[in-house]
Amino acid sequence: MSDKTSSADRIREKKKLFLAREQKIIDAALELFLKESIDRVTVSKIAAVAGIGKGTVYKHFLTKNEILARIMLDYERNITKSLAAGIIKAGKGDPGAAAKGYFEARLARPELDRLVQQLEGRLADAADIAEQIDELHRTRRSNEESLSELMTGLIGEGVLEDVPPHFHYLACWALAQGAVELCFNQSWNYRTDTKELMEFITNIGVSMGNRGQYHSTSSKPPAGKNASKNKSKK
Amino acid sequence: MSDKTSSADRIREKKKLFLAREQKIIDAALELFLKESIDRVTVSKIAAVAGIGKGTVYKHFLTKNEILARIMLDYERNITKSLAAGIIKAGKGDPGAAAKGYFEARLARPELDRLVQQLEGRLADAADIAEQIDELHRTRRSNEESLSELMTGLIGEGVLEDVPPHFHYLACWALAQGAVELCFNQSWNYRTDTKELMEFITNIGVSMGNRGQYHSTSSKPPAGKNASKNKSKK
Amino acid sequence: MSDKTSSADRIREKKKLFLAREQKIIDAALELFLKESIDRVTVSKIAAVAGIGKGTVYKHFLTKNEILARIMLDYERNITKSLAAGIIKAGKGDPGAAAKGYFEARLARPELDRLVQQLEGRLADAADIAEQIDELHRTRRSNEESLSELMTGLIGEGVLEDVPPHFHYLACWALAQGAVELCFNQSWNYRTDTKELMEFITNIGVSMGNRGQYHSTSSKPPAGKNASKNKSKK
Amino acid sequence: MSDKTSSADRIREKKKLFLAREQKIIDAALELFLKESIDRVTVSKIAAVAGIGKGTVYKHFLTKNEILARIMLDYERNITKSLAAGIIKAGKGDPGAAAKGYFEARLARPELDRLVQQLEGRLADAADIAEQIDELHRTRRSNEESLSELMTGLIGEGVLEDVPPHFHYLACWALAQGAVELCFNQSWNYRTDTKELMEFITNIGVSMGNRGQYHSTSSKPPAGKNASKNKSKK
DNA sequence: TATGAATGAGGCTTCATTCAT
DNA sequence: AATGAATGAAGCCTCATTCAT
Repeated sequence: MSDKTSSADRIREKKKLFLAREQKIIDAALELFLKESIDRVTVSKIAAVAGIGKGTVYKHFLTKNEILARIMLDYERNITKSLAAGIIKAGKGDPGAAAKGYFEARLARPELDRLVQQLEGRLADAADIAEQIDELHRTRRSNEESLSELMTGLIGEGVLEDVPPHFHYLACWALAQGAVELCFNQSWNYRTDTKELMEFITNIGVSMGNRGQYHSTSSKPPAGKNASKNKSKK
Repeated sequence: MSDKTSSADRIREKKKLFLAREQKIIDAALELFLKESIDRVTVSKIAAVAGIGKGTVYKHFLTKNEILARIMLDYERNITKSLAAGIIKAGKGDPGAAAKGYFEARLARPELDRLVQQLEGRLADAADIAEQIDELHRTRRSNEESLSELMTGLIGEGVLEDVPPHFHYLACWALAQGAVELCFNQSWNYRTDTKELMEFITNIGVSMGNRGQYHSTSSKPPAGKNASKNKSKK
Repeated sequence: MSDKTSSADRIREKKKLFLAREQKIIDAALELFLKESIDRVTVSKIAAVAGIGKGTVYKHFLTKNEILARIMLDYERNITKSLAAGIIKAGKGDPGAAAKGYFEARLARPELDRLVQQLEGRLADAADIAEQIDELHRTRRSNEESLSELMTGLIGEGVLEDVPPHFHYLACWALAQGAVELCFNQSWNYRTDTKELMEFITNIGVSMGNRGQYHSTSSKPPAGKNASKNKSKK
Repeated sequence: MSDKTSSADRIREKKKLFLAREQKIIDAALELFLKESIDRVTVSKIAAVAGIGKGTVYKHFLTKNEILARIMLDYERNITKSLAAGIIKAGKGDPGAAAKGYFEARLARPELDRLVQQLEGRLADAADIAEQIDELHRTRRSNEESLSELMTGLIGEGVLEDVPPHFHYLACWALAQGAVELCFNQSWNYRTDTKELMEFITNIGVSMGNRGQYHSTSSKPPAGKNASKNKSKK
């Protein structure tokens, strides 16, 4: 019996090691992607950084593109999680929570977000990984229904403007997308107040499409915020 | 004398032809870039579409990257023009004109805008064309001063929130950036109401950062809107 | 004692299992070779089809080429057996029996024969398995003496033309070789009468080099045929 | 005018050089193929032997396989020519001329014939060059009609056995195929009388399928031979 | 001056073989 | 003894750039 157990243990151990190495590849790829231009990252370099042989990479990924696809999917799933949490929160009376959660997730590691943006642009029509790209889209679209519902509710409550519900979250997506790009664009990023700028933009994202609301700069608006807003209107 | 004249004419003629061919190269490159994946566009193809020899391309551009840089610069200069017109208009009492002009210019040919975005991402650290990239940044920054002034003015008038002036135009830039991406992202573009969506976003862009203003969907805001704006200004 | 017995039994058992597995590898390799292009058959695939680990394959064969060599040798030994039977028959008064047996053996599974032909072409100068290739040649040559004798006899009887005896069996070998290729060559195999064609060719093989004999199409020559043969011999 | 002429001349010159280089590649490939095992011939080596850069090869051939296909097609066209000549001759009263011409063409450079055989085996299902392979088959089949006609005629005259006409030329093809293999097979080619053997086989090829004819070793059968043949028919 | 053939560095991928468990 | 993850040599192919005509 101990034999059997140890054998099963060994197998489990091996699998764990295998997965660990997979993660090592991903990490190495990420490290390289974030350090240098995407198309200067080669499989050889990834393997070297991961500390393994080039051939080993292909035990984990069928093609180079699959590594990239994996990075994208991992990232998107993570975003989805944050968004889901935000949607739940929004359902509990904090209408901006969805957008806020979404923005914060995407701006948490903007360099990673941007990388994924760029990867998506390049891999849009890669024949291999067509399936993974599809999953990416499915992952995104799976959020749409709940977002639509949420937006519809907020429109009904008069919080949001009465436009097709997807206008709201797509505008939000767009702003997040651009905000990330803003962080790294050489034309602008000589500034040092990026953090505040991102908060400003997040707030725009949170309140964009709202009916007759004040915009606010503070990232954590006090409960009394709406009241004070209304007051300031007078 | 007639000889001299015709010689000068010939030279002028030649220059014209030379420039025309240069444009042909740019056009060919653009045509290809918009048709297929960026990294499947080769110098050979560009020359073929332009109807000239590959070697000739190198009489006009030192490297392939210079062609791309040129496309970017041409585009940015065009944007700058629209923005300048908007700024002037804004100075004449239409505070949203700058943002509006900017958005409309970038969304006029979103596919081209996106192409330039992608090129910029790829060429960010190309050793050759460092100079051109620098010029791109200079072109953009040259707008900053006037934008800053404009924003400062609008902040002073209470139209815009009192945050560092560049927050306003950078947020605007970001939204435009994302809006363009939105047009082409396979996750969302199965929809058919892109035009309306872009108008919605443009309006957000126009009014984002405004103090206590209503957002509006209509691209041509009704009189009532402006009235309310004016009120809040008081 | 029972211990010893069972131990010996166990060893014998193991050996049997070992040999069975070896055959499994061969079978798997054959299956794959006959299914797809030779150079798309990898050791991994062979192991997978054989239902064992890749490493195990190397407990049975030192190199991949050894597997192929084994296939060739097994096949050649089988041919040799049929030929030997034919030679014996020929010695008992049926002069065509040797050729007939040979052709029938090779055309029994032409796809296998062709595979071996192709393998031989590829492995002709493989450094490893030089020994096995040599054995293949030895196996073939071991038939030569008896064939030579047989042919010499038939020449003496006036059945065959008076040329060096090996001319006869080598011509036979050549025709068989080509007949097999004929079965699979895409230029010709759109036809449906392969079986009849092979019989025709077999008959040519059987009677080729005969002195003044009729050729016949029927695979089982009528009694009358032999009569006429005997007559012409006179 | 002289300008135009010289320009056209230069272009023609260039084309000639280009084609010459193409032939150089083919020759280099052939040289290598005949020297070492097929799959040890790499594009790099071919380029090196041809004295050009690796990239240049790809200006002439889209893929490595295209080089091989070209070798095959060139060869097959050559065979076809010889066969055509033989068929014409056969029409003029020399019934064996077609087979004879065919055999002689294929056995003229048996090493090349064998190479083509092997290439064909390997490239049978190469996705690229599917077109070329098809042409190969078409080239072969284009001979079939005239061969069929010829055979039908000879059958009518009672020269050949009354079997489907294609039996005759396919048997011939098979024998040639095998004869070539015979020349190089390490099991047999330790002999020194290859030339005589090939003549013997050629004669078999020429007379195979004949009705009641003597086979003969001499390539130019004496007049008396036919007389004896006729006798044996009785 | 325009051309396009030539170049070769460098990318991705495959697979026979090894070896630690 | 059986396994299969790891390895890296080696192959094919692309394409920006050069340069002789």
